[in-house]
Amino acid sequence: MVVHNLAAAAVAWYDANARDLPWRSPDATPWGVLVSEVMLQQTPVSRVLPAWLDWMARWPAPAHLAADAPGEAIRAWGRLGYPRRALRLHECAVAIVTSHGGAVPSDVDQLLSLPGIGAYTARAVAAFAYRQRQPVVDTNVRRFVARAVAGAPDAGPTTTARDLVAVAELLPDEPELAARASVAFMELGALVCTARSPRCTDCPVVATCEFRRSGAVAPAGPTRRPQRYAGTDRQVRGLLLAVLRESSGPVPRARLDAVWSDSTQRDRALSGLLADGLVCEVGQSHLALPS
DNA sequence: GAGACGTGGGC
DNA sequence: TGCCCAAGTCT
Repeated sequence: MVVHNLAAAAVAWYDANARDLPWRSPDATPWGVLVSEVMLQQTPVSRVLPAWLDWMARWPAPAHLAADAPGEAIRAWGRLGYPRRALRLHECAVAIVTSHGGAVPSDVDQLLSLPGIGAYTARAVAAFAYRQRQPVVDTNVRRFVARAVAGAPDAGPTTTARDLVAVAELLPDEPELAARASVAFMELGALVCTARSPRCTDCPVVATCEFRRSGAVAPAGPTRRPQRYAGTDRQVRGLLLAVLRESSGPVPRARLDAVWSDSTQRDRALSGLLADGLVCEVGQSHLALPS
């Protein structure tokens, strides 16, 4: 069956071409895998690498992070982006300690109940840390499967239940081999079957690729609406949080006022940060990261 | 289900 | 130079 060959070819290619990333090491713990997966949500490997090494050296197990202040997690997050992930990782550590005896759960449903862990990350942890047979569906896998199997130029905009079923059908029965196939599909999507300029000449499944067979060669157009940033609340939130991150203690409001002149937008951004728990009020006149 | 949510690098 | 993007999650 073509399906079987796809996984086998991907695994063989992976064994010869995969990047050597520390969270893929046999020494990596489930906690290390979980941290890497959260950091990698919408953030490139090159920027995650140093942050992950620092994070794991400081908080090698969930209990270490849970015992520290959430603000420290936000500070250590640095400029990875989407700092709510740092807060959720801290909440995750607390939940793991209080509800799971300090060990990252291996059950997908239990993983799904943790803050910041969704359909992708839960299955990624189950597959990569616990070597389970689970459909691990991220944007790379959806794109690879859309092209190689469905013959489409690109995947749809969001993950659906159908994607999970489709990917599950591609996985070998044996769990360890299935886990290897899962990471191989991701790596193939990240390095070869890329969004804009797929390197089909380097692809191990080019011979059976439906997109190729259909004669389509041109890379697909953008699948996402362009995301503006300059001038948005997101930029203002980022500027405000950067000030707090780089300060060791509470900061006077006046210093935050200086980063953005439009007070209406600045107040809205700050209110959002407070509502999200990323920032806390200290007295009437100071702000700080949560303690 | 559309939209919010950061950031820096590549073309 | 800007625009597009990179292993998603939550509301």
